Amino acid sequence: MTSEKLDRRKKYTRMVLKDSLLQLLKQKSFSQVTVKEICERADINRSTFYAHYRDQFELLETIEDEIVMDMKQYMNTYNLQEKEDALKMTEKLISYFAAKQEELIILLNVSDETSFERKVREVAQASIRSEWIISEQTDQQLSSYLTAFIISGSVHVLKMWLLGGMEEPPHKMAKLINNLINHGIYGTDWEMFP
Amino acid sequence: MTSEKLDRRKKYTRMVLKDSLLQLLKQKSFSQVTVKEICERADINRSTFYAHYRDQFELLETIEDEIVMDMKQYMNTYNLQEKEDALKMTEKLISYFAAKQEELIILLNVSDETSFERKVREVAQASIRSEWIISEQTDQQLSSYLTAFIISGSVHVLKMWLLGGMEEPPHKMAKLINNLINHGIYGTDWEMFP
DNA sequence: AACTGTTTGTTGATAAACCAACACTGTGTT
DNA sequence: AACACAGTGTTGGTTTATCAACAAACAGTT
Repeated sequence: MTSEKLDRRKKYTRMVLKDSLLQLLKQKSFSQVTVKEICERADINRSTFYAHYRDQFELLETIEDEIVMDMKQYMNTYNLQEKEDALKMTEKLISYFAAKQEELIILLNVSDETSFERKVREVAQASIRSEWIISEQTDQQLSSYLTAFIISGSVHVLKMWLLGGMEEPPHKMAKLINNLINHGIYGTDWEMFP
Repeated sequence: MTSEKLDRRKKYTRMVLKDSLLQLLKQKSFSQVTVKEICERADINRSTFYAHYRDQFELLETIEDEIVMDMKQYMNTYNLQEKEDALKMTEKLISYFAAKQEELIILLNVSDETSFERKVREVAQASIRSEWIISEQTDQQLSSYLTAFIISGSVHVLKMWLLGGMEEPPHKMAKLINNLINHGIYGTDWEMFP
């Protein structure tokens, strides 16, 4: 049996365990899901579960890894076959996500945001909404994406900075974030950040 | 393991083989369906098929038997639990059929009607339609059922008579069929048929 | 602390499915 | 008639899943 050809039974077992976990995650958070439940829903013996996975964390990780590997392979294949610019590539990738919507929604909802992080995000969002004057002609949904982009980007950059020990001084970080917000990558004068 | 508790793998194998056969029967006649195809669609090894069934005929027969057994059990259970008259029982049975519509349509379509039989039916149907004056108030669909009932009944009775060696003389058969059409079972004077 | 119920993780014997291979049959083509 | 191809039915060794059972851990209740 070649390494590419997985035994049908294994293939089936893994598929139904994965699907069952995803279905359960629609109804409850990951921390509430038990191995017993997954197996009942999959109609698979518990000892079989343990033959494949150490625990439900490993099953989840496997599912996530599949997505990541799909993405990698997808991007690699795409790069090699067609010489398109970055915009088209982004479109294709988004289409791929769209195709995987049901699964991704579930997976992206698993890792719970810290309640503090959510608060930060909410405060920032309220502040932006109250202070920015948005053109009446700007599409509502688009402005929602815009603010989400800015806030998520900022929060994440701040998180990295905090977790990295705050090596850069605050004013430097402020400059960086502000420029990215206003001008994006190409509009930022990187000479400002030697 | 009690006789009631079927091994999960067996249960699964039989289910997917059954489903696969039914799906294939949606697309082609039974005579065109191969064991190889059923197994490919079910993603089950061919030797496994043969471990369960002698051939595709036995698989089909098994599916039909399940329906029949369901019907029997259904009717038995119903009879024991509630003392309703025949009309309500018929209603319940029809509801059961309705619930099994997808499967029954496929199964009832399997045994191909002979082309001759179809011709007979079509000729009779045309004749009835052209000669009978149906009240304008009669529901269209109901009159279709009526003619189908009469024709199917007649054709089947004739078939039995022919296959049985035509023991009864033609005029006797004509009388029987005619009376059944016009008066049904209770309206027929059975003294006419000693 | 003791108790109860549920879930976990593991075990070994058994059952079922898989896999590749083989010889044979039937069909269509040359 | 010979050939090629697809499908059939079978085989034996291997792999995987099942099953019931067990001891331990965990969570909630008293």
